[in-house]
Amino acid sequence: MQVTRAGEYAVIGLLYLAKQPPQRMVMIDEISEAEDIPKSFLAKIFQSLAKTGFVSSHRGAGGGFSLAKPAAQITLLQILQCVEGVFALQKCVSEEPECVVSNTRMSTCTLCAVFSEAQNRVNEVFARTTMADLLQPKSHTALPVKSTAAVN
Amino acid sequence: MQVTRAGEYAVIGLLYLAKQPPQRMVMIDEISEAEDIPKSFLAKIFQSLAKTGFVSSHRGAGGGFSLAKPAAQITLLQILQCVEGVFALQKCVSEEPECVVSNTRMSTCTLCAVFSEAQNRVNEVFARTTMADLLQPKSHTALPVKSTAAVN
DNA sequence: GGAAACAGGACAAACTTACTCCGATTCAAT
DNA sequence: ATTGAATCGGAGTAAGTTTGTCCTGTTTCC
Repeated sequence: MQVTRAGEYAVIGLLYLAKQPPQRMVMIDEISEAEDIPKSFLAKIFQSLAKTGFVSSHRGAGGGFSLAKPAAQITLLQILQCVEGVFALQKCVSEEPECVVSNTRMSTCTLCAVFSEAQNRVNEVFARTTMADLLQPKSHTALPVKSTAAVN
Repeated sequence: MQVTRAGEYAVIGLLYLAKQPPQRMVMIDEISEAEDIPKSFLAKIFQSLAKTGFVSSHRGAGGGFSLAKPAAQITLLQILQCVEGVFALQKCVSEEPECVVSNTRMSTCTLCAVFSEAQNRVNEVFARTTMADLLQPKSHTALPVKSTAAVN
């Protein structure tokens, strides 16, 4: 899969929570309006986030959501995996039983190795980026790894 | 976007051509049967490949396709960009005018930087992998990180 | 009890993927 | 010049995914 709206909204929503005073309850309505995200869709996304334990939810009057763990302990990769499912560049990388390339075309499976490596690179970037990192306005997460020049 | 069937088929089709004696004309039908790829779909994909100049096509009896440049000069990135379009992990990375994250939500655009970095990592892997590399049965492209293979 | 808020499932529109189909075009052989 | 082989290229389509909406709960606070 790729990064879809759902994943993007999840990150934005969590960042909004992270910016609040600790333990403050925030309603879906508030996030939805502040960040201009469709309310019902965001609600659905937050259900997943709550189930996985990134946020805690409270019903009833005065209820809402709050971060369930420190922003520095939530990575981009975790969020995307939670919201989007297995998150693979290509089916081959994730689905074992019915991979077209590897099963019916063993000869070309060097291709799978390349996809797999590319996938690892992406995961690496997303795994080392936390919500806390994203809150820093100007910092670049690009520094910690000696970045080879951008290819384009 | 992600790597779709079309991109996969394009690579497999080009690899098939690369394995033939130089300058031999190969019909879509042959590739389609040998690699078990739907004929009409493959034909469409090869139209793109021909237009971009990876293969040369010849109509009429005795026609078909052949590689238009050495396998070592065709990278995975070029093929995927040719067949799948701009190939971005996320819309934000490719579409300037209507990026939701960056335009309407400037505050969270650190997120764009992360997507962009992840995108660069993927491109890096795909740009240094050529058709010639994929023809090697057991070699791993994972090792020679520093040696940037002939980019163009 | 009643209002406020999330929970969760059904549903739908829009978009993308993964194709197929068919007529047009081109070329070689007869 | 005709025929048959082969690509060209645009239209169409079925299935799946994304991006939502809606409605009926259920929980909680006052």
